[in-house]
Amino acid sequence: MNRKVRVRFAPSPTGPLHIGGVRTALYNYLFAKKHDGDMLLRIEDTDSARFVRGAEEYIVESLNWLGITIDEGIGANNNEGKHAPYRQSERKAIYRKYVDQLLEAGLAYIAFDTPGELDAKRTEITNFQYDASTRGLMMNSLTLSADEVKNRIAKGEQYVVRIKIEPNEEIKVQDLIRGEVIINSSVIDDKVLFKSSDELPTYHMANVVDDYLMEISHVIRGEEWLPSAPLHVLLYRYLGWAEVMPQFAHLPLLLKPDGNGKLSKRDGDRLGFPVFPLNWTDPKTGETSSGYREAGYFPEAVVNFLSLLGWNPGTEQEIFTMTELIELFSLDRVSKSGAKFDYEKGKWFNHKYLQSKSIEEIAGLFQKILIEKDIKEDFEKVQKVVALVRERANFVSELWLQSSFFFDAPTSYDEKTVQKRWKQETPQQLNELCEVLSKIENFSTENTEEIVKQWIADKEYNLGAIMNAFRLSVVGESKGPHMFDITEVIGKEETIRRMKKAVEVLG
RNA sequence: GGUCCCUUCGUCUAUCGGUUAGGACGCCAGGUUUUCAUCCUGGAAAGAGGGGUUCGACUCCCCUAGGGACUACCA
Repeated sequence: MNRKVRVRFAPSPTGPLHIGGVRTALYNYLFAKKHDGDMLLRIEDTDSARFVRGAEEYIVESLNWLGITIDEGIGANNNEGKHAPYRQSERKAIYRKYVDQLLEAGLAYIAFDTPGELDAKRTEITNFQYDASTRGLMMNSLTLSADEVKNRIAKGEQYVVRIKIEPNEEIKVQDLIRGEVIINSSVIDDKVLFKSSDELPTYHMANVVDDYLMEISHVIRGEEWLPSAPLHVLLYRYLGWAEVMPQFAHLPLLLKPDGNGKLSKRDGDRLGFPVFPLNWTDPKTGETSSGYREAGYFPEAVVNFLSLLGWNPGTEQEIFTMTELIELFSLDRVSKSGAKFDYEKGKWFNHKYLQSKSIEEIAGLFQKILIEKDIKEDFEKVQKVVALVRERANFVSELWLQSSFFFDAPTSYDEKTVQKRWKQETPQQLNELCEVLSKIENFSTENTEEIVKQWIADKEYNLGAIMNAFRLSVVGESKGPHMFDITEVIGKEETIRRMKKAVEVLG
């Protein structure tokens, strides 16, 4: 069967999109584009209690920032599509029909047991599971008379619909990444498919119905879904859709960098790096969690980094554009084991992208930071500075640390450097150097360097001694690019001014 | 506890029975440099353990161990 490739990213709007979710979205996107297919975004908001305001907008904005474009559904250009609506809460009526279909076929049943009663059962019986072995003991349409069931519903009693799973059957799930996974149906419980309290299905039901109706060809999702995949297979079968069941691919999990376990929302703050694409402020607590965008990452770097966490093309190439990723991506090169999140490597990716972009682009970004610091310099100078210091930075935001002395004269001098480089004869030598510099007409890097070096040679001064003191007087410490590149940028007047100041302060 | 998934340097990974087990991040050393950084070169660093199968296993099978996920009227 040659089906059009259609995949979906189906997050639940319960908070900010987590970086693991971003990777799932990315892999879905790469797979879809690789096969000229469609990428849908569906919002799974069937849990009214956990709904978080603004989460949906956050998801759309995140994907947008990363360049993961949506062809159909929420966040798509027309925000519509032939399978609308794409918010599950708006699809209530649709699910009811299929729930009834299962009920009529005897493949599901109505259960009245309250959460409290179920809890009691769970403490009473160890390893209690609502299934073929226990459903006869519970309050449901299998144990109650038809009249009684009708009566209870008529009285407004709350109920759920549960799938009726036949025990002792080997359920096979074909997974594109893991191969065949077999689970005995006896270990699956009679999962709740629908709750009368809000007239909404649970994830399992809504997911299967929507994937069917939206003609999804491949379900690419996190490994946490693997245990419930057999249930979904059964659901496709019960609904009569086994023939068009999508193919499954369960992605390895993103793990904590230290210790063990799945990377979680809290790890970000604990370890000091973002686990979210964008900053997020919790609407209830007002707490803000940092995002990659605000931390100064380029979206291309995040995409590149994430793409390699659980997948690789089999070559030694590490830097990829989105187009290259689409070209190379394939599910059978996705690894099976979880990947620990290595923040250091993430920084390296950003460093690479910082070096590969145009000076103009970086300077534009840096100038915004300068303006925030109330430093107004012409673009020409900002570009020169960026060209000189960007290779030492991982982020645009680090540029300031590497270049502040281009804009502000030192107000203090690094003590260790002073001890090491400021000698008895230094003031005199710097004064002489000021004289030399003041006579230079063309203050370019090359010309200044040539003249100064000649002067040092003529006077038989020690090159290192002069240069280090020179640097200390102009920069304030022992760091920075080539000395004459600095002087060219800040200019003759400023250079001399700083030297005189240093002689005055350090004596 | 039960079910399922996973297991190559510290980390991400290559290897699809025969390799000096390769690359990258990080780390260390050396070099470049008037400084710091960058950069360049080099180095240390891995097949969880035990059984099989095979002329030959990192690679295939089994067991053990370890890790992870799931086990809600959450997704």
